[in-house]
Amino acid sequence: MKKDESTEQKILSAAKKVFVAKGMSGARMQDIADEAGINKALLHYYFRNKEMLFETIFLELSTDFFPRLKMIFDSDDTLFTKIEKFCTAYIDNILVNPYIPIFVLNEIHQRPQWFAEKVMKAGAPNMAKLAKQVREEVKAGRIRPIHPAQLIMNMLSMCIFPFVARPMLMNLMGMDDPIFRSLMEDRKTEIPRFIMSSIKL
Amino acid sequence: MKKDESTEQKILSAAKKVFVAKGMSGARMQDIADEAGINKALLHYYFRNKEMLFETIFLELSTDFFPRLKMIFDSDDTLFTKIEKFCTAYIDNILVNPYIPIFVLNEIHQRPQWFAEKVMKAGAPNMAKLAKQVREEVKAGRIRPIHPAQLIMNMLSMCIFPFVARPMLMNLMGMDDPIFRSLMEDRKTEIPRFIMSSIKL
DNA sequence: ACTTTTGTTAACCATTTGGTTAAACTGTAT
DNA sequence: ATACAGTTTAACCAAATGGTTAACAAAAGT
Repeated sequence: MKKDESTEQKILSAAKKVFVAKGMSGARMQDIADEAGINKALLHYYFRNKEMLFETIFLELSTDFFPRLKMIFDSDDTLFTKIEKFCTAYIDNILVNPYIPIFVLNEIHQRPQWFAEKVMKAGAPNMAKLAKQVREEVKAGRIRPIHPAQLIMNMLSMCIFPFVARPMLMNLMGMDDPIFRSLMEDRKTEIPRFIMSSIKL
Repeated sequence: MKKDESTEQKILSAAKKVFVAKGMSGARMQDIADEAGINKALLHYYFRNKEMLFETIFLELSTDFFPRLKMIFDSDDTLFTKIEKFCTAYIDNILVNPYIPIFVLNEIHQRPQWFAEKVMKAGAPNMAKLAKQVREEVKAGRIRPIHPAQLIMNMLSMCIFPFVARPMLMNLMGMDDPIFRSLMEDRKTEIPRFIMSSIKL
């Protein structure tokens, strides 16, 4: 509970923390109230119910993230530059809030329809331009033939997955927190290198 | 509800289905009973409580999966063969039950301690041999320098992540189910090619 | 045949949980 | 001072939920 924020802000911070940690179905309104240091009824005063509080948080996370993607992918940079920028920006971002991806992906999995309608249609980035860029590089013979979707999935996978699977990977390969963090720092440059090394002719 | 199975089997199938779909905290004992076509009290007759039923399912999923990994990674195959075998085997497997990864990863995230103690210590595969193999290939100059952990994470990421992020990816890149499936089929060979193309000298 | 064990159910119980209500408090304009 | 709107709380409520009980049915011993 942070003292100097407005009540609404305290609620939002608390809700974000609890939802991200326990997921929609695991989060308790009482937990959120406690975390915010307020009465439970006050939650319902600011946000009608759990669903609306959840949507607010989820939308905030999405509208925070998507524009950044958009900016990178819709720019006039070269393919390589975009890959570099995305990996650095994304990993840097996630390192500050490492549990957001698993939370978001799990909730999307829980309500794919709702996500498609309420979140996606709002401000989803358009991958078409990036895909086109890949096709052109292939056609120009500057990179080896690859389906744009495969390349994009590879990049997203390598950037995001380690955070989603963090506890499993740490156990599997015997890492502790500092090692994990250091490996993730390295990945900001390692992934672009890995990708370019794979597709460059 | 399948008619010819034993009651215990009916419960296990139903529980697996419901847990995988809704997660531990989202699953309801009543849902599982309904899905199994039995009375709710019978669940508690066979499995003392929700926690034990959950652990049974989770352990079953793990002990089903880990030995397969182990077999591949501990074999005497070359690094390249192992990569090929893993990607094919894993994707083939997951295509049959595509929602298991997000379920498993989310539950691990929810209870990392429990996972480390109860699941990992049982029959987790050992990545050391594979890592050593990578280091040797690097030293022998047959592949370009790369940290074994990074290479392994890249492979796991590219194989698993698309299933974890399936609804998001489908929305983001405008795919439908057949397209997604076909892309995943392609990945069985595309990922090994991508990796080898990246590290081969 | 009958007794004992195993399997199954309907009804019930205690707790948790999301949500409501009515009263009290706080600041501000009159 | 007082009225008033917005804010906050304690107490409460109804539904959902995990779990139990006691009675009943079906097998399995004897």
